[in-house]
Amino acid sequence: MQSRTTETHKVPVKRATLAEVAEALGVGKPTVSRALNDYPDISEETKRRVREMANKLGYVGSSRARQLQKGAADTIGLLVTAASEGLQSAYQSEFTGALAAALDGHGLDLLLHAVQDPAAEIDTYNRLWQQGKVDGFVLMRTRIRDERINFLMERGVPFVTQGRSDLANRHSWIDIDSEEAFAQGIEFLARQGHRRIAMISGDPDIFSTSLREDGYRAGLESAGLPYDPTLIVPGDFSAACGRLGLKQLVDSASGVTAILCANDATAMGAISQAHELGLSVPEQLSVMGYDGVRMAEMFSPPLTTLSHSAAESGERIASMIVGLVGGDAPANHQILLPAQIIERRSTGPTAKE
Amino acid sequence: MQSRTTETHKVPVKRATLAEVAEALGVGKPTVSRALNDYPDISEETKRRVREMANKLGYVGSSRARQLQKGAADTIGLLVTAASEGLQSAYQSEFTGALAAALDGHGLDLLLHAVQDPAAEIDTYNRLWQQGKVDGFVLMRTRIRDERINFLMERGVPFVTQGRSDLANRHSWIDIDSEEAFAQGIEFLARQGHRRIAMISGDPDIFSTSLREDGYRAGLESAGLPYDPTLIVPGDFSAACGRLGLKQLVDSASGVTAILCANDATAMGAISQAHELGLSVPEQLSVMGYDGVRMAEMFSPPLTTLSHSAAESGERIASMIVGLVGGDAPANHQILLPAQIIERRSTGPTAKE
DNA sequence: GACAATAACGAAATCGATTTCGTTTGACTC
DNA sequence: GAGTCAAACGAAATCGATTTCGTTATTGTC
Repeated sequence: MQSRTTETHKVPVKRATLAEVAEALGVGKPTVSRALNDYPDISEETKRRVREMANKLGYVGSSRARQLQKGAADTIGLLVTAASEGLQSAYQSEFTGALAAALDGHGLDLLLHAVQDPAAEIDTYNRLWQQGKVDGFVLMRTRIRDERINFLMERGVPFVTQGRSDLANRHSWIDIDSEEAFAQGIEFLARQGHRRIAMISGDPDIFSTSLREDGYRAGLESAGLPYDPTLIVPGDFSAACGRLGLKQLVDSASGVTAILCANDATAMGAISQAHELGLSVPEQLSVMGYDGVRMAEMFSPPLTTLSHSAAESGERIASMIVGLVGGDAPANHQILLPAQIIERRSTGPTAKE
Repeated sequence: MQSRTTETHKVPVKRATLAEVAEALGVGKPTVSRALNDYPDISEETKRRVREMANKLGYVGSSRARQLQKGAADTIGLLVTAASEGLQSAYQSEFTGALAAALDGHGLDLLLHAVQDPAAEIDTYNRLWQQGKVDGFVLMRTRIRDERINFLMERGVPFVTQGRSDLANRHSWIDIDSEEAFAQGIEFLARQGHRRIAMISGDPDIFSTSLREDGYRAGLESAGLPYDPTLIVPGDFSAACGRLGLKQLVDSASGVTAILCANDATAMGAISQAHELGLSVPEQLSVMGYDGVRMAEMFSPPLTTLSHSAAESGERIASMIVGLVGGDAPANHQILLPAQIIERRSTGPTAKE
């Protein structure tokens, strides 16, 4: 049984090494290294010759060797939990793509790791760091009393969280001002005449969930509407919860005419369920999402949502992590970005019966 | 201006090295290395002691050093093109998550890179390989005359494509039998009484697009329906093209009652547009997708689709790439997986007028 | 013209784990 | 008891780039 490389398959081209470039030029290795890295103590003429030869030989330095010597991996780690089935959430995947693109701009690569067993999560952070495969991490979906944050802070590992935490004043983060956004969302709905506005909330373990709920309450207050705790139904950011939540609200005959959802996926689930129950959106029920994922625009009806840019978040985070790895103090890198309402067609005044 | 690590931020804990473990134990470095790697020429007793001490010191070998010595990075590269805005496509992100999870099972990490400038794509493959940051690649969305494939094959770089190519017999790939799937999709629609069935196709540069169109034609034929070339409208797998495509079909008064889309995103776009034009789905128009992304279930109406498992593809690919990196011949790893119809509510017999 | 300063470059050490090639120790054979 | 053999372990080389610390020319100064 033949299972080795076949003839038709060319032998791997040997990668050129620095020593080979040096020898071909009749100079020392340090000269080549310094020339390529543009050190000042190498003459322009030599630099030119070195670059030429390196080019000719197709030399691309081994990052392994460089990493070993310099102690940097030029790679940032991002762990996603398989519990949410990897990159399930549209926002998460948009953000991930944006982050990868932004990191590239800084010469960094992104190491993506799917955590299967939640119990092994910390171990994975530890391993990737100890092994030296990454220089730092980006954490998505910060949780209440997030042990990852404690763990990384204790070890002085550079990291940026997407979302604040209990310890927000002591680490780097970027976040959307979801509190303000949700308040505005409610005011927006109130201006359209809605008086009974519900919220299908997110995973209670996620730090941002409570901020969104705070915003919901603040919005009610500034709109002069009473707060009814039964109008907040719990969820977990999934579309499935949107369906469940909506059904629950309808079944309880709460008189709700508008729903603000913790995110777009939940909103889409809610609308889908509404349709199934024979409710038309927005004539009988307005639904608003949060995140502004691309898919929201293509939904039926196109989703009104509190939008923020994954691309901008990605870029900001990339800059932040670069700074941190370079030695900046975490507290110097904290950014709060606004969201804005994008009005589409899933919201509107309730049609008169 | 203070921008260095502050006092409140603990000094990085030094990572333990193999030499330290060896010294703590009063044995040589090779002994520790071999003990940890379970070589037979180390006594059980010594192995136990070494493991104990390694554990106690929190030793996790530096993968940088190991990589340099062993020549393997234990990392697989995946490049996504920013043209499609990173992980825009729901299927791509599901697949990516699944792949990351599956690779983890084999002790491999996933390096995700967003390609900004298409012209720099090959350079990036080259760099990652030459630098030794990855042991191989997974290619998504294979294109017609895909230069990436030529490039990698010439250099003997291990890679697996998701989707066949012109050179399919010479490299490793996994693919869904989309030709068969589309044929079945058409037959399914025909059985529901549809006679004028259109297709909103995918990006013509993508290899699989023509297979899907072949399947469309084959389906028509076996259903005894005539083939009308004007009923295939071009697209690019995006939801936006679904909208455009549908508008075009409706405007041309083609008499179409059902549409099979190149993928789910396109189908969702098409449905969204249909609703905007006042067409109800499926009463006036049936729409079917392909891929079976999770979101399809939550769409309104829930999407009938030709589904296949991203998780299975991910796992199969992970095994394949492990084999290839281990020296298997590419031709020994080629897998064709079936798709299956998931009937939901975006399709049905056309309602009588 | 002697001496200091600068520019330009190289030999060797370094990063940390693995591998090669011995060496030592003890058991076993005859 | 000499000789053989295997088991168990270590010293040193290795992977490839970077860095440290010189060393050699060259220029400039008085």
